[in-house]
Amino acid sequence: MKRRLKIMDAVKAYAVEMTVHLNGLLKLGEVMNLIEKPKFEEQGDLAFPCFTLAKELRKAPNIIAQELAGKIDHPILEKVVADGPYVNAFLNKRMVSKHALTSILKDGSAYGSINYAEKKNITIDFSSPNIAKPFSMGHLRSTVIGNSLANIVEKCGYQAIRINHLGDWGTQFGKLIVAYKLWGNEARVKEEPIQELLKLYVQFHAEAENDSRLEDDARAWFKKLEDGNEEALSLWTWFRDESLQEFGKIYNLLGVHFDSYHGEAFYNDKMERIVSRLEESDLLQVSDGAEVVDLAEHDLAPCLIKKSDGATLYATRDLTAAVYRQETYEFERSYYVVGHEQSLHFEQIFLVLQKLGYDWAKQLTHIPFGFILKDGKKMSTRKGKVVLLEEVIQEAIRLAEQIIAEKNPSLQNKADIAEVVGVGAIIFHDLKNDRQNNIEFSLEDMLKFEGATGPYVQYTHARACSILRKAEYEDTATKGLNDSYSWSVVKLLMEFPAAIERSFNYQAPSQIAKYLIDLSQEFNKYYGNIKILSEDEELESRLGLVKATTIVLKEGLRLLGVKAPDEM
RNA sequence: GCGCCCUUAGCUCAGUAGGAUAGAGCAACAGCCUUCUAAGCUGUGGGUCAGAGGUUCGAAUCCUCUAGGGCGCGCCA
Repeated sequence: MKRRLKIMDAVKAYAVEMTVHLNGLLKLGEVMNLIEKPKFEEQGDLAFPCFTLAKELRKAPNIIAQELAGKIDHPILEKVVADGPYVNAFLNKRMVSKHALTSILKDGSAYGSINYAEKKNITIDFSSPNIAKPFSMGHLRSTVIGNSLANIVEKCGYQAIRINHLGDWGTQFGKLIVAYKLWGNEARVKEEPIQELLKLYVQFHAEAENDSRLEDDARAWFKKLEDGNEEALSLWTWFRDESLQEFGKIYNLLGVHFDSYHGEAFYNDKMERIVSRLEESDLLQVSDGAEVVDLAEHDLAPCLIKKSDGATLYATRDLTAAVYRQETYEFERSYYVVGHEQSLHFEQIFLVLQKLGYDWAKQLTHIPFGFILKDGKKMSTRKGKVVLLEEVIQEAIRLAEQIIAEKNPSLQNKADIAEVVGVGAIIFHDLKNDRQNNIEFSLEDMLKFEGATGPYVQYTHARACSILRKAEYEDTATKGLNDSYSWSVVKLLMEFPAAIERSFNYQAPSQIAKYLIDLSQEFNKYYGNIKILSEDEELESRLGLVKATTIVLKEGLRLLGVKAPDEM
């Protein structure tokens, strides 16, 4: 598997040397693109495959490799050998590690930053829970993925605008009002707002199966709400306030903040504009009493703009929100971190905006993610089949407390560290795999603190910090290192910027999570095999390596939204 | 029925411009704490990359088909 290295200086030196001896067969850029990382450590640090040359020269690739290997020579290359069809180069460890470590120590947490755009805005619509419904595991995914993407985008030079597009409008409120008026109790709602409102919501759906009038009542109440009915409005405000308070607790625990809480209700008085624009552009059609935009030419179902009773829909609000965001933030890009099941919806929205002639419609990106499944199926709020996030988080914190009591009883501020570790485990568990995968809900997996987990990375960081404390390390000088254990770590440290770039390009926090696992593993091997704190002439350099590792681990975790305690 | 996504070790998953011997973690088994935090490290076993064709010097990766699973498909969001 070809993997581009970020050891640019070394790659370039190798490529220049190579190009000189190719007599114009390939250009420097082409050679640099061909250079890859050997599959196995023993095979060296850089590999140049000779397959393409074999065609041109009509010679076997291994022969070409042998001829080339004998000619290449450069001080940064320790040795160059032909290995089958590849010309493999071994870098001068001391020279390269000195250079790499010095630059990481100098940059500190800014290491790996990329300046793609001078603070241009990227709006990120994420989390977006529904008012009066519990914060479910599904919303956790949107929340942690969106938060991490915001961090990554900022690392790459953009300004992230974090938008919580609250689900605070829609027919569900009609349902809720009906249910509350029939079976609700003010005191109980005040005591446990979300739980109680969920109960009402579930009861509504259970009863509505036998009594179809309930659905009609719900639609009628939602229409009243949209028309500004006082009773409806005051219930809505109350439900919304209670819910926001509950969500605030969770955002605090997760360390997530937003620049805007403009939810769907915010767009109520702004939708007329887009509807008239659609009319003016002759895009609206009446179909069974509802107003729609036909998308048949794109082989898509029509996009519903207004219901037959004149009430608006999800799509209407999303169209309005997109326009509002472009006008307010003049975004360079706009991300929607929303589950896979809404792919069609966003396809429709984006197309309608294009039909309206908005050029920026192509800067909108839906960033879908897989579901959290329960017994192989999607969880359903309507049937009350949800796992409450807050309970899961509290469970994780309790477990972390217990482990600290066992393993590090003398630790100061145990409660704070337990929170950081417990929450870290949950966030990391969600981010470590490709966001498109469905995840079967498993409390057991989320609460693992060993192996490829958040706490494992945090632990690695804490151990490294512990060494630096013991050494009273301050200096940032390094002479470079020459052993193979440190070399593996150094090479990974050099790949951090590439991992950030991948995570940005594919909107994939998992790329960083995986990188951090690799780095932790390599550092722990180093830790296990090399006595770092022994008094010799390489002590400073080893400490430089340890320090550089803490910088990268901490910064990498930060990009995921996970804290890295110095002790645990 | 149509559309999108998925299938890699017992389990959870990497493998993102096609390249060398398909890798981690968990679980199982065997080791390593009088020395830097054992939430760690070392070793062993474990594979028809869902199946069948095709393209290519070369396919887990690209194309076609088949099987199995998930999701979506007008007045919910």
